[in-house]
Amino acid sequence: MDDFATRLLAWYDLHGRHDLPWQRDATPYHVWLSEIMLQQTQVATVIPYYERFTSRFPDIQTLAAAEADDVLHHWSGLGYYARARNLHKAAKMLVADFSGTFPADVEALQSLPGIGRSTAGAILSTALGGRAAILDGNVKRVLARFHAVEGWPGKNAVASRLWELAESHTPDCRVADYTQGIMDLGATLCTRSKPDCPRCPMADDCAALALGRQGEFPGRKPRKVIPTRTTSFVIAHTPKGELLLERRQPSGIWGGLWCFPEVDDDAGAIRYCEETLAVDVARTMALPTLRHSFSHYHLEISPLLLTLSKTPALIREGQELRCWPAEKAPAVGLAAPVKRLWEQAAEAIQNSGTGEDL
DNA sequence: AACCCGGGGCA
DNA sequence: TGCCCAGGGTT
Repeated sequence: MDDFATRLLAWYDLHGRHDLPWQRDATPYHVWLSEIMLQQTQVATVIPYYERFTSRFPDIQTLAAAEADDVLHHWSGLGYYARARNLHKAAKMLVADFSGTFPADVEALQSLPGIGRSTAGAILSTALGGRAAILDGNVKRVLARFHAVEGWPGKNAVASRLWELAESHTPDCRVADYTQGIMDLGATLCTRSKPDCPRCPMADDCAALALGRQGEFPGRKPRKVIPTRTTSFVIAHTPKGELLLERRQPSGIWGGLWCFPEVDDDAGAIRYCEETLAVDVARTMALPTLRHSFSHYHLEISPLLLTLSKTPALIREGQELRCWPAEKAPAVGLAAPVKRLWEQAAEAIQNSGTGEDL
C-alpha cells in the first residue's frame, strides 16, 4: 500500500463520513442507487430523494416491476432524468439476466445503462468487495491538486492521466474505505473553493499546495456563451377544475416527463386550444415569466393560463394527453419548473374563485 | 452569472 | 475519439 493510501485511510477512520444513508446497509442495490443519484448531484441534495426512493422501491425487484411514471415521479426535481430511465432499464436487465444480483466485475457492470467506468468502480469496491479505482469529481480534484495535473479533466489526455493516478493509489486491502475516504476528502477538505489545507492529511506532499496554486487545479472547462430561447406553456384549465399535461418525447429535454403543452407564443396557445383540443377559450391570464437554465441554453418560459369552455376529448393521434385535478400536482415525472408552475396555476385558480377576475 | 458534475450518443 | 447533451445546486 502506498503512503498516499495509508495516510488517507488513517484520516478516513478519524474524520471520514460513516453515517450516510447508503452506508447504513451498503448493499449493491443501495450503493448503485446512491451512485447514480450522486452523478452530477451533491450529497445534501440526494439524501431526501434517496430516502423517498428506497422506501418506495426497497429492492431491485420492486424497482424492476414498477411503472416508469412512478420511477420518474420519485426522481422529479433531481434532474438528468435519463439517469432514472437508465436505472429502471438496468434494474429490469439485472432481474431478467442476472437473477437480481450484481455481477462482480467492472466489465459486466459497465454493460448496464447508466454505469460507466467510475460508477462501476464505486459499486465494485464499495459493495462487492472487489478492487477498482473510481474517478468522480471529488477524486479528480484531489488527484489533480496532489499531483499538480494541468488541464481540464474533460480532455481525454487529462482524464487518462488522472485514471492512471487513481489506479496507482488504489490499495489492495480496505478498498471500500479507501474509496469512501478519497471521496470524503474531496467533499469536506479538498473542496473546490477554500480548501482546508491545514487540516489535510496529504498537505505535506501536495504539489498544488507546494506551488501555492490550489485554486488552479483542476483546470477549468473552457466556457462559451449560451443562448436564451423563449417558449410558451399552455396551462389549460378545464371546467372540472383540472389541468392538462402532455407527455414529452422519450429523449431530449425532460424526456418522458409530463409537461404543459409547449407552443411558440400566446397566439399559439389559443390556437392550440381551439385547433388541437377543439374547445373555445373562455378566459386567459398570463402568469409571471420564468427562466430555467440548462448547461447549453437558458429557457424563458411564458406561461398562459387558459380557461376552457368545456372539457376536451383527449384522444389524439401520436400524443399522450391527460388531465389531473388542479389542487395537487400529479404523481408522475414533472420537471422542476413544471411542478412550480402547476402550484402557481392552482393558486391563481383558487384566487379567481374567491372573486378576483382572471 | 459563472461554475460544477459521469455517462450516453453520435459523427 | 472528440464533441454535444442534460438540470439542478453552490458560489
